[in-house]
Amino acid sequence: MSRIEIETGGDFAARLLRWHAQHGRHDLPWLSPRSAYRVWLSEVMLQQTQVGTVTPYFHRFVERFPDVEYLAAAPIDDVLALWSGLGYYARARNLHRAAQRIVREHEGVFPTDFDAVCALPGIGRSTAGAILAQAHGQRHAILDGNVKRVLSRHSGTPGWPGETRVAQTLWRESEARLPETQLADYTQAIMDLGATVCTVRAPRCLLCPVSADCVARIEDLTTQLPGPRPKRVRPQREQFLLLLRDPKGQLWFERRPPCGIWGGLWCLPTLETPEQIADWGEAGDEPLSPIEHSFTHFDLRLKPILLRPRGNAVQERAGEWLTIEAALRRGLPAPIRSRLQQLEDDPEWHAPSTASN
DNA sequence: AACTCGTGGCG
DNA sequence: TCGCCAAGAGT
Repeated sequence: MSRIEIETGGDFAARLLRWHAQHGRHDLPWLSPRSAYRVWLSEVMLQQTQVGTVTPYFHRFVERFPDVEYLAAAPIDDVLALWSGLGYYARARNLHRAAQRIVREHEGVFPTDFDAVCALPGIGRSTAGAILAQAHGQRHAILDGNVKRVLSRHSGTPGWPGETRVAQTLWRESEARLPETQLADYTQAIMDLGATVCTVRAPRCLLCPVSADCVARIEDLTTQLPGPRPKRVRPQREQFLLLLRDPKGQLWFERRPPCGIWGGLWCLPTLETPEQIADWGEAGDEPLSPIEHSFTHFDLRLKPILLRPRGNAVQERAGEWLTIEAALRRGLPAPIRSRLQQLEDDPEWHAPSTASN
């Protein structure tokens, strides 16, 4: 054991485990009761998403789909409805597909073999390691955002972790730091440290159990590590959003194609150009304020158009007339849900004499 | 390898 | 306000 390990009271993993016992988060809902299914679901929901956001979704989801069999048997629409608002909807579609494969190929039991877990849709190397470590105590490294931050700082690894070469270095580091036992607690410990102490901004190094040999702290580099993502200009896009209203006050909804943005969700029809509007119907006068929505890689301005549909507007199109109330129970994109809720709460919307003529 | 895929919180 | 980014995976 090197001198620094003696001075800091044990190796990296031991210090982390000791810290976790006292200061870790022990109230995460997916860890009690603990099952591979619940850990799997939580890990997928937590991809690129923070604990506070996930928690209410997790509770609703496991209540409705208590195990793999329920999930596999459910219509994808029900799954997406409970995912609505969480984003990255491919996660929900992959989760559903994986559940069906687990029922078909693994007798409904979540696999315990690392390669079999990795082969499931929506589960990569890091998520597979996290699930098997958390659920079964298997010895696998993980490399999520927290671990990237902790280890790039602690080891002083420069560069953006999104770069393959940097990620490789951090994977090696992650594996080298693994303890021989207590993998479930260790995995939770390093994520908790990243989430509560080794934070993106203003890390609390005074509370950190591995600060003694942390290169970033010693060399005052915590604000520079991990290296930032390269900047890119965000394109601005504009589309028209059709509020096609029938005499009963229902709106026309269509399911979005499985690939692309908001894949598989229900949505109002969107158009790229105004020329196409006439194909659908006659636009009303009253302007609806645009919906500004920004994604990670582009900004979208949706310009809502209230329409009285032509007789054949919807002929040979797949979709449904829905009341706003019914639509709000479907899987909808967050900004669409928000606007529909607004309309539903607006008395003007329910007074067709003034709103539709 | 670079790009796609959501949303919300933070300073 | 606005840019940054979070328990990543698929292609």
